[in-house]
Amino acid sequence: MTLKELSNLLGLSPTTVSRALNGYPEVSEATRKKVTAAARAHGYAPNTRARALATGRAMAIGHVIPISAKHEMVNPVFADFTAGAGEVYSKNGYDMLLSVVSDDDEEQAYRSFATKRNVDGMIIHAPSLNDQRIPFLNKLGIPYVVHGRSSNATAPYAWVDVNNTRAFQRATELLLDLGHKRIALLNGLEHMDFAARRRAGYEAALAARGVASDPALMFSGEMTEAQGHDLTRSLLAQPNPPSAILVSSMIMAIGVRRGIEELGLTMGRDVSLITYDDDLSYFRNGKDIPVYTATRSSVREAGRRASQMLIDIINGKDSPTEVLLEAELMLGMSTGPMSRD
Amino acid sequence: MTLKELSNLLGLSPTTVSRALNGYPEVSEATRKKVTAAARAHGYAPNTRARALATGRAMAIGHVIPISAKHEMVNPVFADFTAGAGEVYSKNGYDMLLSVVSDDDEEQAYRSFATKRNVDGMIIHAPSLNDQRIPFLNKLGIPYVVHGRSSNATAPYAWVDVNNTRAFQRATELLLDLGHKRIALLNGLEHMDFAARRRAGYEAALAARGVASDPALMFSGEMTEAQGHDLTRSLLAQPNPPSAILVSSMIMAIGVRRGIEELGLTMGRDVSLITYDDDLSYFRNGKDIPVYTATRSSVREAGRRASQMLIDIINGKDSPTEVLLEAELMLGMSTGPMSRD
DNA sequence: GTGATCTCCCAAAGCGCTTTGAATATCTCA
DNA sequence: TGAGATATTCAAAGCGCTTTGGGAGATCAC
Repeated sequence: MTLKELSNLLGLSPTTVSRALNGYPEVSEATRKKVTAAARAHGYAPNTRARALATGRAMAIGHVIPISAKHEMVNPVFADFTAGAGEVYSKNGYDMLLSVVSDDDEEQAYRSFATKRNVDGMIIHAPSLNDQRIPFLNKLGIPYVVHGRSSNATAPYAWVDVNNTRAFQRATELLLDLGHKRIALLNGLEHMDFAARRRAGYEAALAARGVASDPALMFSGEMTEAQGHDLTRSLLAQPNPPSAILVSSMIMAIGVRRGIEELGLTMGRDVSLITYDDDLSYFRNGKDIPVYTATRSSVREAGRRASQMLIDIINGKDSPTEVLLEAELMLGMSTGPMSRD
Repeated sequence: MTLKELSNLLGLSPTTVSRALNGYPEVSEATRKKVTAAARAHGYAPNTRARALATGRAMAIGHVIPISAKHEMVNPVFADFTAGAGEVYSKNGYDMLLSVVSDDDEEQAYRSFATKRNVDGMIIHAPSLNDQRIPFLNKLGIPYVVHGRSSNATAPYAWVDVNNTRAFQRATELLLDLGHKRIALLNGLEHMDFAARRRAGYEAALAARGVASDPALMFSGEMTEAQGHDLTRSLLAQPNPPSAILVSSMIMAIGVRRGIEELGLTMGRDVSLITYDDDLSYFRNGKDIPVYTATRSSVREAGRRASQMLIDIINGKDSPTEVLLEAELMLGMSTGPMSRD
């Protein structure tokens, strides 16, 4: 069913029908009623492609999901982020276009989105410290919002981020308060902006208490369960092992726990653990008492905020373009005072 | 840069330029060279919307990701499935359109994809035993592939599935071989087709050995870590607790393990555990020796197969439209002979 | 009653591409 | 050499929608 067919059916011009359906005022209420009724009855919906061509708006947002070529990994937070974004999109009539690409040819994906003109804007995921996509998209002049920040960016850009520095500073302070001095940090990949900020928060907290940071306690890499386990095993095998571990992801924390328990130790008593928690839907951190002491911020909420911001930008609304979410520190069972044995 | 601009630049007609770029034979090699060079130089790429309108093909595939309204959950396997599908799409020039909807108004999402004509086909996720989407899409006549099957469907449909029955049958047999008699099943939601098949496999194996299945040992629900933990705790608190547990998802298995270890028991010695493993990228089941004994099949591979099948269907290629993948049973550290104490 | 103002509707152009049908230039071979 | 075949190119229509610029009636002010 096309617009023309529908209008023939009604004995009206396509113009009038289009206007009736799109809520323009230059059509009488009586005909509008008739038109909408007929549209519903015949299951008519405007062809997106034709409408997009006519209006110049694709009514779609692009997300480029990079897959680490080396590790064949897709970051699990994307699922929840896109779920949050998806809510906002469907509420606003936007589609979400996903492009899953190896991180080698990510730029190509952005260029393609921009030149093929099939999206009105895009969300940038997982920015690095010195992310080239920002100047690139600035040059292309396509609206975008960054999920995270890029510390070395020179030009302004729209972003939604969590206060990673503060979150890890507070977490480290808590561990210090509990008497821990040797605190390990299992972080994300070093070139990622969030990892750098988390590390900065960790180091700032240590420095403020006069505790020297020890490179032998700091790691960065893919945040997998296996990685968490392996690093923990080797950390705890050191002659002077840490008494507390700070972890950048819940999934990694699961591995850390496995490592701790394999050694017959108890998390929270023998080794304390604080993790960053994205509040993933299938991995809620306990209902009443959190299993893990965690610094938490919902990545789904971040998805909602970022996508709403992007839609506002596209529509020329001038709402704030920089949103810093604070993580909340939740005390759970994985932390305890430094044991003196 | 539009086609017209480019053709003016070259002193050629849009027709010729279009044909040159799309590899039609009625254009000389010399001009084709010139045209492609100019296109590259000016960063020209055809406007997707216009092309879609002209060709009648959207070059996009729709995925409807349902969010359980009750639990606000997005199934973590989607991330890996879409990663696999995404590979195939980008290789074939397709975009992936994601629609994240509450499972209440899922049908609306399908209808909208179909009537708005912005996709050429779609992938159906998480089919239930008696899935209404299959007759619905058959009626609409839009190409689709189901990831999974729907046991009660009457009409034929294209699908890619894992042999869930066989996988759980073998897993149960292994546990029986190890001497376990009381084997619990922590399954997915009951109305899901995969859950029914897994249960069937489990029950068949028990029946074949003359072991009565005990409803007190069978559960179904959302496959979260917390759920796994809580069910395990209550199972092991029963007067006649199971000595082995069969779990439908890796994430749930993590929770089961937590439950087991909280009680001071050791997985694989005191309680055996076999889990279904989707081979999620961030949750690999050990490198050398699997942590969990598991029946494994890569959901990413399923994504690749399903999307390729759909593209073949769209292009009228008659390749097989039913693919049954076999899961492999991997022996890990979470299973051991029934302890006699 | 007449010009001005609304109301409601329509014809036609245009979005940027593909594709049909035709035109022109070039070859071929008797 | 010239008719027919072949190789290149082009003009124009059309995909299904929105939107501009009118235009016919009805309504209003005087």
